[in-house]
Amino acid sequence: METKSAVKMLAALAQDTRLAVFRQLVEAGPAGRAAGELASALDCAPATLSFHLKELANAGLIEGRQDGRFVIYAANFAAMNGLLGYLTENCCRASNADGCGC
Amino acid sequence: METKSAVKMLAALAQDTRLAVFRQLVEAGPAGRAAGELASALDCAPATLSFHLKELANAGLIEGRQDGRFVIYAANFAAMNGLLGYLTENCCRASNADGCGC
DNA sequence: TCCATATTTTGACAATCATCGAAATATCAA
DNA sequence: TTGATATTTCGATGATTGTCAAAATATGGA
Repeated sequence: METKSAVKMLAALAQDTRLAVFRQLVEAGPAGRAAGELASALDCAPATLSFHLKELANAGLIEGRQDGRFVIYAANFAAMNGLLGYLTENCCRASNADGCGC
Repeated sequence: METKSAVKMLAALAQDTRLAVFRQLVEAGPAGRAAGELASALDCAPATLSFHLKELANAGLIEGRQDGRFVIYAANFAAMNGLLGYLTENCCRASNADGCGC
């Protein structure tokens, strides 16, 4: 993963509501959850949630699919693993030499 | 780690210059690097860099120590591991059931 | 002490972000 | 087709962020 993508993903996760959304979607697994469900679960105005979903989708961390009247969003686990890999690789390297165990 | 700290750390890393600073400090290891060195290495105005260092320190990701006229900053590897742990724990759980391997 | 070097703080500014009502768009059901 | 529900886009607004020159602070050396 390139640094540019990593920054984008970090920025997407660096916000209370968006991190909460992502956690909900991780919890939901591949089945995902509808935008409206997320909005009420997180007590967030639909327009606001839509903004955050767009941000997460734009970073590649989630994906939406139309399902009838609903739009179901699901976490992109591969992308998240990519981010964890980037952080472990680039932001944790020296620590191995010091036994931090990461 | 609490979500609040995680968001703070993510926000600290979600910026080009700050991520670059942190990577430099990971590279430097426990010995760390002086603020001025970082500023010239990253081609960043001292005042701007100071702002970013403060942000990273405030998130707990780095620590500064006075060394004569210099201030040496070093990465806080434990904090970074904490963040990785949080992300793995809270943002990657369901993926295990699907064999993503994280 | 006085000067030079290193860093931080202050203050100002443009740019980006988060929020949400209202309007627009999409889909289904009758 | 019409009406109801789900979601997104638009537009406006206040808040936060990133930048840096200038001034302030801190330390060491002469």
